[in-house]
Amino acid sequence: MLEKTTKRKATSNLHVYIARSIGERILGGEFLPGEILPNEAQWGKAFGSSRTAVREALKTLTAKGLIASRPKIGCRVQPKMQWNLFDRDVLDWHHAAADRSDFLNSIQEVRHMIEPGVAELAALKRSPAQLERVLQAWNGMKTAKNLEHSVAADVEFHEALMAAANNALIVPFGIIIEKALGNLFDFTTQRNDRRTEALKMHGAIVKAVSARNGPAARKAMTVLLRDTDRLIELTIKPQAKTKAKTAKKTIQSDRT
Amino acid sequence: MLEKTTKRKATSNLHVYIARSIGERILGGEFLPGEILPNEAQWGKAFGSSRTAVREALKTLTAKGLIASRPKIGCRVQPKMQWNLFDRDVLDWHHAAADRSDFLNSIQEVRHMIEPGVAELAALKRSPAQLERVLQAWNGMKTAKNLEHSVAADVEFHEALMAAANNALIVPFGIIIEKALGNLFDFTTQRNDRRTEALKMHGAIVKAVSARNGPAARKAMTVLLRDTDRLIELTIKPQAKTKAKTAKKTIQSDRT
DNA sequence: GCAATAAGTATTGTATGACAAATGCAACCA
DNA sequence: TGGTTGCATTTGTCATACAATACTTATTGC
Repeated sequence: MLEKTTKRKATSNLHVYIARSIGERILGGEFLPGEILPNEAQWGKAFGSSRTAVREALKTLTAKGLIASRPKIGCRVQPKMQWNLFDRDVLDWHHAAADRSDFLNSIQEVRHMIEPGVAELAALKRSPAQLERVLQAWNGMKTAKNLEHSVAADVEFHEALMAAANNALIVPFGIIIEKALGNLFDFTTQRNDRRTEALKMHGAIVKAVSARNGPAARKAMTVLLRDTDRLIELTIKPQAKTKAKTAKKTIQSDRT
Repeated sequence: MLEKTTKRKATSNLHVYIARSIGERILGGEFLPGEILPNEAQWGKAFGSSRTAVREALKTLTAKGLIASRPKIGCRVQPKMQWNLFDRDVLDWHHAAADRSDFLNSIQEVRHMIEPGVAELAALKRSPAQLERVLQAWNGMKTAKNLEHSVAADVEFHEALMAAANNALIVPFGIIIEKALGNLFDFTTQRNDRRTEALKMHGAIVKAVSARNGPAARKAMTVLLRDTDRLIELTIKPQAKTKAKTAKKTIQSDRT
């Protein structure tokens, strides 16, 4: 009676499960853009489910830009350009399929573009409450008892900063941060000396945002990102070399 | 027989129509985050449709992060943080509802973060074919016969540049560019002297990308963006002042 | 023989009705 | 009073039927 929240996760709903199954296969490259999927009846047979459940799953995939359907034709995989890569599910499915080292690289490139600007905006436009949230996240990093807590607080720090930038279009990047730090979490075993270093760099950002010093915030964030780059260089690349027998293809380019 | 592609747009499918209707009402603030929507049967009656169609529409909204559903409870509007603002449909619905001047402002902030970096990456990592696409888009801008063609070519230019950056996570920003230029298109009547100016600035980007000169590309893009800022300042703000009796609220902040 | 047109057919789109599963709420019992 | 049990409501799933669409093929007129 007390593991109410523990197990749940694997299945939830049938149509969610079906959507994930098909989604992962599309992201994994089993069905290429332009190709036509099996029809609804066939999927139903494959999953031992009704057409209804399959259709709801396919509607989910359609909403995320992975497929498009037309009567008599069937469901065709959309060009990658249409895929909603800022969707949590799509990123998860991608994560299950793609070369993670390349992906992490793409993420860092985007972070370098976005986050210094975010820090600057946050410094200039933050409200007191928003600053408070950033501060609390920083405290969370300081008092974290294990790696998991530490990563969670780190994610919260960056998301709080994004919220403080007061720009609705920035918010979706939180997902990217989550994925980036989650990936790092998988690869690396964080050492203690690195943690105090990271803490200091985050502190510099807090200070600049608190002082409403835009340029300083931007600079501090850049320093932090460069450090993350170094960390990736050190811990990921060697591993990637040894175990990179997986698919060499990446998603990039999309000139479908 | 020859207006095959013209009309289509208004209705398409029933569940698409329903999704759009409900989506616009959510984005318009009629149903706030945390609130519970009418149940499926009620929607069905409201639209004169079956529960099936309603459910598929709701699955679409769920996939875009607007709502979440649970048995016995119903469909509850998600916190704005969850909304998929990089989704074409969501942006359209938002566009139909929100204060466009503020929105354009958010877009420009993000463009300032992303596009200089994109230009630099494109200069460094472009393939010959990708450069060719950028070039063709530029030619399209030069030879455009009317404002519509000109805007289309402009959008294509920026999207080609993003593709040339060879980073999958950049692609979704094409949507943002489309919205930005579409908005400008609605507001301003482009004059000829401005067009030659814009053409020159785009030309500078082409030149830098062609020469694989990253810093120059970054700089040229920054110049272009600053010019767009000025254009917005001049043409939007005055209009906004006169007609801004619409809702003053914006999406920002999301501390739901 | 060839082209335009019509019929056929496979697939998605929509409707209906039924039952299962989850879960908040209230009534009920100890 | 406090825990438990049952009830009611809403989403989740199923089965079946028919409509709409658009590709394929056959047919018909020239």
